[in-house]
Amino acid sequence: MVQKDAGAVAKTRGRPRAFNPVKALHAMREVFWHKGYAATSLDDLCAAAGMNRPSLYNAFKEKAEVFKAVLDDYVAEVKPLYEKAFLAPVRYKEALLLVYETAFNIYLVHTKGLGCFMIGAALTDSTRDAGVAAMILEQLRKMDRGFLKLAQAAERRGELRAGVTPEQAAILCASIHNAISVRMRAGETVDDLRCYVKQAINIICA
Amino acid sequence: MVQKDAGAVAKTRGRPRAFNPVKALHAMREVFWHKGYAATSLDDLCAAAGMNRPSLYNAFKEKAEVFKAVLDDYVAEVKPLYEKAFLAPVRYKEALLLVYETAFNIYLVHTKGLGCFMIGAALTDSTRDAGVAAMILEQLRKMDRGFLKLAQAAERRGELRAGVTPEQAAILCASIHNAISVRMRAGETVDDLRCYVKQAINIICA
DNA sequence: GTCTTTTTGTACCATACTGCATAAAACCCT
DNA sequence: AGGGTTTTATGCAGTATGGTACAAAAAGAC
Repeated sequence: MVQKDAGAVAKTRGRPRAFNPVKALHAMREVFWHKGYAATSLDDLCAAAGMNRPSLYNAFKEKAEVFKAVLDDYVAEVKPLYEKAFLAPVRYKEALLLVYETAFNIYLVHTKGLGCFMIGAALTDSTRDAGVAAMILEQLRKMDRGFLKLAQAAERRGELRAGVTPEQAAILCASIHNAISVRMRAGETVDDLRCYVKQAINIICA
Repeated sequence: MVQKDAGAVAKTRGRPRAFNPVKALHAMREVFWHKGYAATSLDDLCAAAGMNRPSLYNAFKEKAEVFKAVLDDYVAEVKPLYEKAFLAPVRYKEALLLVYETAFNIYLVHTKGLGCFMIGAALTDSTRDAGVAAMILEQLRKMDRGFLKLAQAAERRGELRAGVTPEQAAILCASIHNAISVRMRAGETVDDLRCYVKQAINIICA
């Protein structure tokens, strides 16, 4: 173990990789995001990642593995963004706006609204890959929990509409979050969706 | 114009079709629903419809046309079911439950929850087919209007929670409807979603 | 310098897919 | 019965796709 820069890659034995693993994952993510899992070919992925098929098979094993790696990468990137919004020291209403604005920012890929990566690219094909379905459900649940914690904190501060439980508020917030993905991918504009979100928020916190 | 049974097909000139157009559309719908647009091949469709490729090319023109025919057929079948629920002479709460129960029934295909056909099979690929995207948006809007009318009627009868406008209520209802599709396809059980729906409804009408 | 390890690039194979050509079949009309 | 019309069935050609074999290349280890 030679001492090196902390950030440096551990010295490997063979020929060094010609491609940048991080950039490759990002490039492949965009292809999947635009075309969906099934419509994306390995050639598409290779072209986007700037590597040839054997390298792709060496780094991953098969298409499904590539996709899971991309999905993991997406989750890892998006998670802290949502967490930041969820933990912002602002009132409930503003926090919710912040969460949805975070979603809008994530869902806009090169000025094109594609919705959540999982819902847009993987949901359809989740019927045939139990692993992917499980990943989607897990992330949905995580968002649900985030919205629930937010609502519970709001309740403690008396910011919830009278007679509304945190559980109910959280379910609505999560539903809106899902609906945004669907509608954005179907072509609804961000401006329209912003109005949509504001209306919805007003029903939760008066 | 020879007088015949009212329901009979108009007498055509050549060899009669061996396949039942209605059954074929339904069978192909299921394939699309399970596998999604992109992952469904023409052979899959032929096998399901019980016809061979030239017949399929004769009846439709290409895969996209088949899909649009299937989508039209789906909409035509589903529309009256939702309308019936929307126009049922019951209280707001029960009407909403009825609408969502209608959705559950539609979305359960052979005991497997696949969500809305459009969201499950077409949404992903709507990025590359403007026609499909337009059809999805149109149907979303129709559901939105249905929920809005329902909420307006509820307001007139004083069944809306105080301080909630019909527009706000309608947006939440539509979001829940979208969320159900997403979650069902991701693997959530109908029982869980029923709880989800009940909780959500309670926030709209106290 | 030589050996070992890992990646790269070219080429390849088997399969699946789209789309069509062609001939036989089934029906109506006269 | 014969001609006209439309559908069916078989089969084929060109291409795309998923996946792999193999030799050359680039690095570290000794």
